[in-house]
Amino acid sequence: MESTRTRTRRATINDVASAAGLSRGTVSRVVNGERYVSEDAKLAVEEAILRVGYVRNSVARNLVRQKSGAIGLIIHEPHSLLFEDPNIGSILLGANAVLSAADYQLVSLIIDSERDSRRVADYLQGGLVDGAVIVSARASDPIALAVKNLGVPAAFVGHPPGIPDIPYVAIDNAAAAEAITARLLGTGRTRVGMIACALDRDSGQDRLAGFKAAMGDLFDPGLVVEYPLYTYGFGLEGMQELLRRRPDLDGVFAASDAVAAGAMTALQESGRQIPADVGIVGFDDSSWALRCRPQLSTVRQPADLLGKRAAELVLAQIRGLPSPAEVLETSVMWRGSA
Amino acid sequence: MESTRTRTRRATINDVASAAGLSRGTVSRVVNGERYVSEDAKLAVEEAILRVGYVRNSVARNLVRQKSGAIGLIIHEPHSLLFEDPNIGSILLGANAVLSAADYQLVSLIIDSERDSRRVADYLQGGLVDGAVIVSARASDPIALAVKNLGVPAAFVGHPPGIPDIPYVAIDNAAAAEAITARLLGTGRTRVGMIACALDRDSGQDRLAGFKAAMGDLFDPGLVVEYPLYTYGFGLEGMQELLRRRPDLDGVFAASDAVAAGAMTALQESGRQIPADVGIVGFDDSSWALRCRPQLSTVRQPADLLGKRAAELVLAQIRGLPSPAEVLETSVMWRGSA
DNA sequence: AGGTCTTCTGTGAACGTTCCCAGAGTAAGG
DNA sequence: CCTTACTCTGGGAACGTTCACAGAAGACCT
Repeated sequence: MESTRTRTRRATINDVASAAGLSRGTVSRVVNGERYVSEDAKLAVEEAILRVGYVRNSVARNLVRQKSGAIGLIIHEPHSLLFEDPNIGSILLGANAVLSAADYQLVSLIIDSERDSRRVADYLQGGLVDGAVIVSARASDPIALAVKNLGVPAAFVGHPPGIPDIPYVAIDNAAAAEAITARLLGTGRTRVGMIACALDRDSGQDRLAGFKAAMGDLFDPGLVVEYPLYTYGFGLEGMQELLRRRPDLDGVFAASDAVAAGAMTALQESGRQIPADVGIVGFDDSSWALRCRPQLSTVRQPADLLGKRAAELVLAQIRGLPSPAEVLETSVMWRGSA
Repeated sequence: MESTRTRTRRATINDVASAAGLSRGTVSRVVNGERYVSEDAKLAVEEAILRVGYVRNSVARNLVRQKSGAIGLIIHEPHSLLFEDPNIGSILLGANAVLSAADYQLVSLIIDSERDSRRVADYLQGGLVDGAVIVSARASDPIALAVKNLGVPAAFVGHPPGIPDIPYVAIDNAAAAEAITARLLGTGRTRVGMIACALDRDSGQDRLAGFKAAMGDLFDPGLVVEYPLYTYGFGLEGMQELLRRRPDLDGVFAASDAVAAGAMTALQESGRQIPADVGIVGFDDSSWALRCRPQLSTVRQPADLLGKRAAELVLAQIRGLPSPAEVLETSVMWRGSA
C-alpha cells in the first residue's frame, strides 16, 4: 500500500505545505533559498519535505519559468566516428565544463537515423532546452532549420556551408593543412600524396584545398585518394592504394590522426621505414598521435576549446550579448614521423 | 517589431485556435493525430499552424501527461575513458537503437565533477526523464540513491556492488577472464603476468579473480601490476614494470584491449617478438584488437547488446513488466597475439 | 417519429510550479 | 502617535498543454 502510493503519486509542494502548516508560497521560497522566510518556517518546511519525501517537479517549474536550464549538444556522426574520433569526447567535455560552471545541464542528443533527426528537432523546438551546440551538422539537417526558424540560441562547432546567421566556432583547416604540408615538403620530399576524407564536409574540403595550395607545382591529382570518413580503416586502405599507384612515394598527408595511424600500419607492413623512406603527417593531435611509433607529426587543434567556446556562444545569446563567430588558432606539432 | 514579437512570445495552441476559428481541443486533436476531427477542421488547423508558426510546447505537454518520453543515459567515467573506451560508444548506440524504435528520446548526461553529479541527480528526479540507463556507477553515487529513493525506472550496465534491487545487465567478467587465461596457458606459457586495472569496480576485480583462478599454482602475486584505469598509457607503463620485475615473462593478460595495445608497444620497443617471445591477450574485442599487429586475441563482449538490453529493461519497468537482471555471453576471439 | 449510434466540437479542470500583490506584523525614526 | 520601512506569509493568476465530459448534428434503424 505504502509503496504503491509513493510510486503512484509523488508528493507535491502542496503536500509539503499542509504537512508543515504553511502555504505553498512559503514552501516555494524555502526550496528556492529566497529571502523573507523566518527561521521557524524554514525548519518546519525542511522537516516536512523530509517527512513526505518531496522532490521538486522540474517540468512544472520549467513551464512557469519559461526555461529549462539545459543546453543540448547534438552529435550527428556516423557510427564509427563516435568510437574513433577523440575530438568528439573533447568537445563534449569542454562544453560541459563551461555549462556546468554556469549551472546549466548539458544533455547530449545523438542522431543515428532519419527518425532520430526528427525527434531531436522536436526536442529542441519543444522548449526542453534553452539552447544548443551542434557538432558537425550537415546543411540538409532538419536540425539547422529548426534552430533557425524558432531562433533557438545555438552555435555550431565547425562551419557547415549554407547555414548563415548562426554563430560558429571553427579552425582554419585550409591554412593549417597548408602549413603542415609545407613543413613536410621542407624535409626534402617531392612525391607527396594525400589521404583525403569526409569531402562532404567543410573540414575535409578545406584540408584538401590547403594541401593543394602547399604543393603548388608538385601537386599530382593521381596522388590523392578519397574516403568518406576519418577512420583508421580508411587510412590503412588509402595508404595501400597510394603505394600501389606510386611505390616510390616519399611523403603522405593523412586527413586525421586516426587515418595517419592506419596509414603507418600499412607503410610498416610494406617494409618501409618511417620517416626515412616515407614521411607522414596527420591532423588533430589527438591521443592517436602519441601512440604511433614513431610519434606522429600533426596539427594541434584545440578540441576542448572548440567545445568551450561554442558553449560560451550559446550562453552569450541567451544573455542577449553579441556572439561573433570565432576561428581558433592551430599549430604544427613536429615529432618523429616526418 | 515582427521579429521581436516572435522571439518574445511563441505561438500557443490558443493562437492557432483563434486563427483557425476553432477551439483548443480541436487543434490539440489535429496536432496529435487523433480521430474525430473533420477534414475541413483539419485543413483549417494545419493552415493556421503554418500561418502563426506554431510548434508544440513539450514542457506543458509533459506536465499534464506526467511523462517526458525521454530516457537518460548517465555516463560516469573519468575523462580519458570517454576517449579511449570504444565500449561506451557501443553501449550508447545500442541503447539509442532500442529507445529510438520505441519512440523515446535518449538524452546522455555526463558526470565529470561533484557538481555534475548533483545536477544530474536533480535532473533524474525532477520528472525530466521517464527512466535511466546508468553506465558504470559507483556505489557511492548520489545517482544510485536518487534512483532508488524515487523509484525512477532504471537499469545498470555492469553490476556495481552495494546496490541491490535495481536491474542490471552485465557479463561474467571472472569466467571470461579465466577462460582466456586458460587458453593463453594452453599455448605452453608458464610465466604469465597480468596488468590489472580499475580495481575499484566489479569488472576490474572480477577479471583479476578470473586470472587467479586460471593460474592456480602458477599464480605469482609479484606478476600482477595494478592501475586505476583501462588505458593505453597504463598498459605501456604496466608492461615496462612487468618486464623490469621479470624479464623472462612469456605471457600477459591485459585487463582491456586498450591496455593490451599499450603493452604491445612496450613489448615491441623492448625488442621482444609477439607471440614468439611473449603471448598477450586482452579483453573487450574493441576496435583496438584488429588494429594491433599481430592482431589481438581477446574476449569478445557484446557492448552494443549491453546497451540494448539495459534500455529494454528500463522500458519493461515503465510498462510494468518484469525486468530480471541478465548476464550476457562472452566468447574468446583467438588471433595472432598469443 | 422516436431512439440509438457515431462523428465532431467546445470547454472546464487538471498538471505542479513560480510570480506577484496584498496585507499583517514589527521595528525604527521623527 | 503617526509615518515609513522592512520582514514575513498567503493565495490568486498564469504557464500551455491534455483529458474527460457534455452536447450538437447527422445517419440509420425500427
